[in-house]
Formats: sequence, structure tokens, C-alpha cells
Amino acid sequence: MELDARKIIILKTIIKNYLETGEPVGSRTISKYSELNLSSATIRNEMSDLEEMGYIIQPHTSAGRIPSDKGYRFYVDSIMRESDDRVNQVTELMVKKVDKLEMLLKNLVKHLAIDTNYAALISAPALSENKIKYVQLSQPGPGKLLLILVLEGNIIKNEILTIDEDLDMESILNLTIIINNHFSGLSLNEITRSTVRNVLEQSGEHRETVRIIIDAIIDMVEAGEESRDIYTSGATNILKYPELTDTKKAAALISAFEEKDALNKLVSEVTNDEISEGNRNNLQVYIGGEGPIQNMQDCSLVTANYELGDGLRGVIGVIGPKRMDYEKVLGTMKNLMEQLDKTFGKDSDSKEGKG
Amino acid sequence: MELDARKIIILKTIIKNYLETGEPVGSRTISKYSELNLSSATIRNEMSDLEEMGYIIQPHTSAGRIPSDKGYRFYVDSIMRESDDRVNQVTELMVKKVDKLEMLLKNLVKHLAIDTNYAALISAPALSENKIKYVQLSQPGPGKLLLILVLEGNIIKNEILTIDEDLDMESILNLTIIINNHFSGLSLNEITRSTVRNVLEQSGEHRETVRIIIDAIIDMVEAGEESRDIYTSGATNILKYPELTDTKKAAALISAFEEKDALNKLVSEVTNDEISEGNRNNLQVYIGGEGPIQNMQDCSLVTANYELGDGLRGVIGVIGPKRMDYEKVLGTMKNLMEQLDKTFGKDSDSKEGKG
DNA sequence: GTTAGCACTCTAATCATAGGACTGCTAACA
DNA sequence: TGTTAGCAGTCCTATGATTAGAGTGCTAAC
Repeated sequence: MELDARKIIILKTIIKNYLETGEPVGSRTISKYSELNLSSATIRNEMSDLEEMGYIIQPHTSAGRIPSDKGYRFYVDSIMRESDDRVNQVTELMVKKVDKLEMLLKNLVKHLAIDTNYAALISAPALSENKIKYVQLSQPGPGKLLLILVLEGNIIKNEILTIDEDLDMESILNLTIIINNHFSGLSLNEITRSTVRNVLEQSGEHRETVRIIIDAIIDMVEAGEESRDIYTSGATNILKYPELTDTKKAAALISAFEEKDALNKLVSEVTNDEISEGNRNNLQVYIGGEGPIQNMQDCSLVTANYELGDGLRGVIGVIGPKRMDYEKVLGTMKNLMEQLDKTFGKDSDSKEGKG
Repeated sequence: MELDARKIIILKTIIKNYLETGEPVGSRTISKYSELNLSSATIRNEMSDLEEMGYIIQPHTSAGRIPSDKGYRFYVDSIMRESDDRVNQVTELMVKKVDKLEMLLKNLVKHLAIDTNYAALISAPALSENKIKYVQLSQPGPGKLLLILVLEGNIIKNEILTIDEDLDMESILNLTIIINNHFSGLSLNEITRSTVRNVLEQSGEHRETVRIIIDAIIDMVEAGEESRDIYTSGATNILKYPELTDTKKAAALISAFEEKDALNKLVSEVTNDEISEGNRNNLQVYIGGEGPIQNMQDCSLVTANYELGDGLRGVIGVIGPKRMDYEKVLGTMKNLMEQLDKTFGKDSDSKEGKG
């Protein structure tokens, strides 16, 4: 059997209707709502076919039809293909004024959650590809050393280290210079054993301290890899959708949002997913149990890979019920990505100022 | 009418029972469970009195009784008075090993949420009383200035400022020295206009830059006042309790936990509450609509003011249903506070190492 | 002061019934 | 051959009635 033009119209009408109402859609409804001007009986025949083909499901004998995962998938793919270029009403992003990367991410994710009315998440950029600008050391107290790491993109990391000696001003200055000489301009991936060995050799009696410092630097940058910071917003939007309201499922989902561990796994899987060729916007849609959300049968996930210039790349996404307004979400996400591109693109000079 | 010993026993039995089961408690239950050896009829008479006195409520004619807010209050006060010194099974806190204040707070609040099975929150310490140890400046890029502020208690704050000039190394060093000369050892409250004026005068042509720096310093310290960072954990525990499961209320509560704004208000009100004389542990219990939680009629809040040494003071608390296991929560909180006291108390030398 | 017993009240659960929303099928129609 | 009207049949849901159970308040007796 083939999915001819009429079947497609009917399928889309069913899905659109179901997305709006959440109720199974009957043949009469379609007969009225579509522009096909067919009687409900004809529609019934077509629907019977569509069910046989696996695009729709009948919850029980005397009910209308609801989309199957295959149906959703078809619908989403057709939206993505049409690539609907009408721009949504764009809420002006205040990204330029934000000086702290953390604030920027929080704003973005909040914005996305409010716009879509679903739960949104964003992962902090990975740092291991970011070059180190410079390192600063100082001594906030006896036996302590404050290490400040400035990465490209003006990401600042700091940590207080416990060391076994007390350094005088000159030693601190010396160590700072040695470390910067070797590490400035390198990304984590470019730090080799021989670099480390060289630095250690030059640091003489402070060898142990320097080892602690280097370990801390590597830790700080690497920590962001396995367990990146993830910011979320609108987790409670999940409770707005009746199909997710059975308290147990909702609680599981929301606590996933609270705990972040599960999200981390999710993000890393999404990051590793290859981006399909025709997908110019990096947008990905996972429906039901697809891909990384296998334990969220009733949810769908829309993700995108964002880039803020300076190699700051991460994942941003929206989680909602399978019965999600895909069109709107995809539109919103696409817009957001375009705005980010415009604001942080290579040719922009306003990319400075995130710390 | 007077609350005699027998009435008290009955009242406590009712409340204890209700806390366990969540069901209204009938006279027969008490007749069986209490050690009074009275028939249900006698209990009924007493319960009738207790109801008249406002300690218990009858949801409907043929139901048992549940505690009123007044009843809860009586119960809680009596627990606090008895001050039950049997120590709960203490989970060993890993506070000493934690070098970042943020991690310490997150650990504490998570610990508390898991222990009590309710939602927990903790506010980051206020900073305006903390003295400035020193300030560091550096230049991560053109037109940018990285300001690092080290406060007593080894709290590190950093911010990237946008300035109108490019400074050479020497100027940066000079400015750093000038600022440190005047600001080291001062808390925000001790910074006066004349201090600021002096610094500005000494900074010559870099006057504008220094003004920006000073503003930033004040901002950083002050920001923590009105909108302190608040860490939460276990928000979804709220969904575990049937009386809070009507999705709307739960959503409101959980989203309060997500948004933090409401919590901020709450924390500041709690902070301002005077601590009643006999309350050696700083523990406060707010039941139903009492105090800062007026819009959480079905919840109770248990708070304590913690201190981590070095003047790092904040609020830690647990929010749960009114039908909360007060005894356990109060016990857990008390323990926690004692452990913190022991770990960070004046005579302890392990108070260093938080950043 | 305490207790047994009884009438009364109210809730929550169970069950039967009716109405409504669909479908699938058949037969007629263009 | 495709479309449509109509009808029987299915299943869900809402409604209402009934019942069992829990608990009270009151009275009278101990």
C-alpha cells in the first residue's frame, strides 16, 4: 500500500488535531476539518489503511485514532523538510549584555522554557578544546594557594589548593611565569607529558606544589567533560500535560531534571549522535523511546548543538510530551540558533565578555 | 477548659497517629493505642473537648479527627521543649574534605533531603560582613579586566569588566596595589565614601576604570544580599505525599524550588525572625500558613541558621507537608547543626579551605 | 467519672444503566 | 471504481443508586 497525497493529508490532519486536543481523532472530525470534502465513511476507509500501515493507532474499538511513533516521526520529518521559513515572533535575546557565561546559559534555557512551555535544558560548553589564556596564582592563607584559570572565551575557573609549603611573593611570581610560559595557548588536549615534565623540571624545589597545580588545571578543564554543568528550566511544565501527570512518571522526570545525572548521560549521547546530512540546523527530534530517551516512553526530545564562538559548544534541548507542538518548538529552537549564530558568529565582534 | 495530662496524651496520640497514617484518627484507635486503658466512649468525650479547644478538627461528621495548626504547634513545641537528646543515627558528613563552598552547600542540602525525605534548601552565606582579603586584577583581552575578589573564608568571586582603556602591566599592578591598600581587611559595611574618594584620587588617569572596579566589588558582595544563591534538593519528594499531589499545588511548590525567587524571600524573612530565647538550636518551625510560608497552607517549614565559621552565616531548611515527621526532621537538623558547629567551630582548625 | 449500646451521619466503593462516540460493513449510487 | 448513506455493534464514560463501613454523639446504666 502506498502513502498517497490524500493519505498524507489525512494523517497530518489527524496528528495536528491530536496535538491540539490530546483526544483520539474520529473520522467525522476529519471530514469536517480537512479540505478534502469527503464523507466520514471515505475517511474511515483511509484511516483503516493508515492504521494497517502503522501510522496511527486505535486505543480501543470505539475510539478515534492517535498517531503512533511512526506517525509522529513522519510528521516531524515532513515539518523539518518543509523547513518552514516563516520566522516566529522573536523575543529579543539579551545575550549581548550578559557578561557571565553562566548567566547567559541560564537566560537561554529560561527563555526557551517560557517560549515553548516545556522543560528545557542546556549543557555548559565543553572546555577541553578551549585554549588556556593564562593562569594566576596567589596565596589567600597559609598552606593555601588560589589558582585562577582563564580560558579562551573568557571562561574563568578558580580553585583553592592545599599545599605543603608556604611560598613567598617571588616564588609565586616565578611559578606563575613558568606555568604560563608553557601552558598559555594550549588546550587540554594539547598538554603533553613532556610539557608537564618540562614545567616540573623548571620548578625546582616547588616541584610538588607545581604538580598539584597542574593536576588541578587538568581537573578543572576535564571535569566539564564527563559531568558537564547542566542548567534547566521549566521542569514543572511537565506537570501541565495530563499524559505525564501520573505522579510517578512525572516525579521521575522532574527529579531527573533536578539531579542532572540522567541529563548528563542524555547530553553526551546527543552530542555523539551524528547529524543527518540534510539537517542544516543541527536540530534533532527524538520521539518516544528513540535514541537517548529510551526510558522516557511518553516524551519527546528536541535538541540542537549550539555554538557561542570561541569553540564554546554544547547542547540545548526541550523535553515535552510526545504530543508536543513540534512545529512551534522546532521553530523556536531554529530561531534561537540563528540568533546565537548572528550574535556569536565568526564575523561578530561582540563575542567577548563571557566569564 | 484546661489541657490536663490526659488530654495531652490523647492529643499527642492523635497527632502521632495522624503523622504516620495520614488518615483521620478515631476514638477506638486511641483507646487501643494509648496506654490509658480507657474505652472509646471516654476518649470520644475528651476528643470533643479537644475539638472545642481548637487542637483538632473533624473533616466531616463521621470521620475521625486530624490535628489543627494549633494542634501541630502544640506538638512541635512540646518536642522542642523535651529536646529529646537521643542522637539520631548520624550519617558522617564529608564536610572537611570539601574545598569549594558551593560543593559543601550542595552536599549539605542533598544530605538533608535524602535523610528526611522532604525538600531541602540552603542559602549561601551573606557576604557583606565578610572582610576582603585581597583583590587581583588582570587583563584577559582588549578592553576587558578580570577582577578577582578574595573574601575571608576563602570565598572567591570573579567578574569580567568592560573598560574604556587598555592598561599596561605596570598600571594594572599599580591599581591592584592601591585598591588592596585601601580595601584589604574591610567588609562591605566598612567601605565608606571617603575610602572610595581616596582610592579614586590616587588612581589618577585611570580614575574611571577604578570607579568601575569599585562598583563591581560592591556589587559582587552586595548581590548576595537581596538575592542570595540558594541550593535545593529533593524537590520531587513533594510529590511523594498525597496531600500535596493535587498537581496544581505541587507544581507551584516545585516551581518555587526551581525558580528560587520565592525561596529567597522566604530565606530573608526567616533570617530576620527573632530567635526565641529558649531555642538553643536556632531551630524554627513554621506550620501551615505561619510566618514566611503564608502561601503554602499545606506545608510546614523547619529552618535553622547555620554558621560555618569565618562569619559565613545562612539559612538551611526543610519543607514538607504539614503532616511531617517533625521529630525526625528536628532531630536530623539538630544533629546537622551540631556537626557543623563541631567542624567549623571557633576552636577547630579545619575551617580553612572553602572557596 | 466511666462505659456500653444504639441511632445517626457521612464517605467511599461497587454496580447497573444509559448515552455517546466511533467503527466496520453492506448496499446503493455516480 | 470510488464515494456515500445508513445501520448494527463495540467500548468508554458519566450518572445515579445502593451498600458497607467507620465514627460520632447521646443516653442510660454502672
